[in-house]
Amino acid sequence: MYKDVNNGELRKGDVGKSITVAGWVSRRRDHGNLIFIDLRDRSGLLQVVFNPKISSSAHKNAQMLRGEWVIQVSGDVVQRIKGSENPDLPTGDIELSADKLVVISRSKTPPFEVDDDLNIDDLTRLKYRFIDLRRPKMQALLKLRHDVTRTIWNYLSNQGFIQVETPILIKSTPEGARDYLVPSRLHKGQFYALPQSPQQLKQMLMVSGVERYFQIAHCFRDEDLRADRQPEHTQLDLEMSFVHQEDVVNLVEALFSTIVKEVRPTNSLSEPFIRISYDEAMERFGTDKPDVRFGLELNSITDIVSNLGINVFNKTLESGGTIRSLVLPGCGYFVRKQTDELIELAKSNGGKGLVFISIDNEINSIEKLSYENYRSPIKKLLSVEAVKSISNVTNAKPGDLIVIVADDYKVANNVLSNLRTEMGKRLKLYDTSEFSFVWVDNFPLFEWDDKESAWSAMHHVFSAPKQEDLEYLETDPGKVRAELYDLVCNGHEIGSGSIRIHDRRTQTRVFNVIGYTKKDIDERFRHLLDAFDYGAPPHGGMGLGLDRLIMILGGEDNIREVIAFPKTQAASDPLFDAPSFLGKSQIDELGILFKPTD
RNA sequence: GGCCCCGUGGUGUAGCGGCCCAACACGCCUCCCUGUCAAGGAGGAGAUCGGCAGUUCGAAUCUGCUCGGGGUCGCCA
Repeated sequence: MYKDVNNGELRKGDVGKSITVAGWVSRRRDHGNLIFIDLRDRSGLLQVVFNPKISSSAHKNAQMLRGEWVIQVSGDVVQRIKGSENPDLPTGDIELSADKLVVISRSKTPPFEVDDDLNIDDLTRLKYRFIDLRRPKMQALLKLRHDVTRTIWNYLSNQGFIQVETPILIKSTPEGARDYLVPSRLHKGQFYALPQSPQQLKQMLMVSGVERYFQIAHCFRDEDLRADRQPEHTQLDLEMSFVHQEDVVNLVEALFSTIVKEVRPTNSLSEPFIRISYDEAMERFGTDKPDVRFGLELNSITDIVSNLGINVFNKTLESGGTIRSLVLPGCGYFVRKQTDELIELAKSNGGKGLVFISIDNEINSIEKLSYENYRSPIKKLLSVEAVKSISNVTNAKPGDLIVIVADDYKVANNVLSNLRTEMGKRLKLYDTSEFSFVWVDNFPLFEWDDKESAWSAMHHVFSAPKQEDLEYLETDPGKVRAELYDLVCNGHEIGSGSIRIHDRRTQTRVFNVIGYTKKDIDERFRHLLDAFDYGAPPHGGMGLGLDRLIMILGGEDNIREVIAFPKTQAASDPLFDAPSFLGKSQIDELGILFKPTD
């Protein structure tokens, strides 16, 4: 070993020891005859002092040291001179009095300093990711990620799960996201696909009798990126045989509680996890991934406003829409500019607009409301009684702003839930150190796709319909609920799972609803259906987004922060410069011909 | 594919029609300095303002296109 102790681990008790350490020069403070170096390794910083009285050659060599040089230093651990201790450093009571210095490797001046809280452009960070990752914060996130996966391995192993690796080169299936494709050399004109998830493979493993499977699996999707979406992400994939929904949910809940307690013992965790149905989530929060750390619940006020003779509302109702509202506490003072901003937000989420009622705080209760106490663009049409009843249903108080959306249920929910999330953040309505997990279940199996004019699977095609809804499969698909459950944390969907179909007949019926022909089914899913014919156990499981989980646990708001080598928004890698053009021979070998681009 | 924001020495920012062949901080280089820890002091180098085209007597500044980065809708679980 080049070092016999880690820098950050040295303490007062080590005084008197003669040691050798190694690491990167973090800072140098050259006082002429006395040179201080902050030596960094993964464990932390250690101050090294070069004193010509201790070693004139070491001191002489230390004069040329620069940032990020890799060095090896030997010397004695000594107590710092009284008054010069550094309480900000764990090693601040001691220092290394150097008597030997070896320069292992020099460094160019780095493009940016290795320091947290430095606001560097993402592109530069990614180009020099190997330096970026030296920052203590990034090291801590790498460690956090390791701790989470280790906890998963330990916990699931103890629960009888075994880890099985599944192939990365598999078959393309057209449903779901766009596949990343790999051309085959041996089968010209044919392609492999990278897995969007090991879904079908793990179901096969259940048929194989593995009973309890898990994998930290890489998943690939060739779709546009977002702050919480990378083309390549990691999921904790797990599957269990002979289980019902409760069994999977309970196991995953226990696992996630363990993870949080293990890696974030001081943060607050609400237990047991809240469980609500899809319908309730939509009704109360307008989304299937509610952040329940704060209130601001939505209300339908259709009944109250339906007979006020207000044109926008009536039109919406005639076309089957609904009137929903959200109360922003203490925002009754909002001026035109602020409400306009809310309208912009609504429009960017597909809404046509918003109606506001601002209640002033001249009164101490809604009961005392009179015509002077509220403002609204539709004030002429709103009687005191109407505002009172709206306030009562929505629980609005004096000083509040009532936001109303008239649209179809889906759009109204989308608009208000995004408004809710945004305002929850702005009004600081929640504790950022809290982890609030929610189970959402009772999802519909299908949703109607307007563009395709067809039913499509809400989650994926393998989720089992609820036993009691099987009879509606052909007659009223929209009514069929699935054995489907999502895990949500702080408003992020971090996992989703289901009890799967395990027989050919039901699976075929579901395929038929989505409009797959016999030929489609045969080409895409024969392997799975064939497997079901040879004794398939009932099974179910989940896929859980590891990157998102670690992002939340790490208090980050971008998934790139918790991935060692992430891609840019255009799915490129500035460090390796991928993707890249290929040489002619490589392409010829694959039998690929390029269309000229226009 | 749509919308929004950003691009100025190595890094982060200022400048937003002439005062700018561009300012500040950090970093970098040279010298001084024995208790600093964002060390200090003195001096110095370094950007034709992402690229192209245009408007103008004059462009970092205005316009168009383009490239790159970020956010978001669509898309995606």
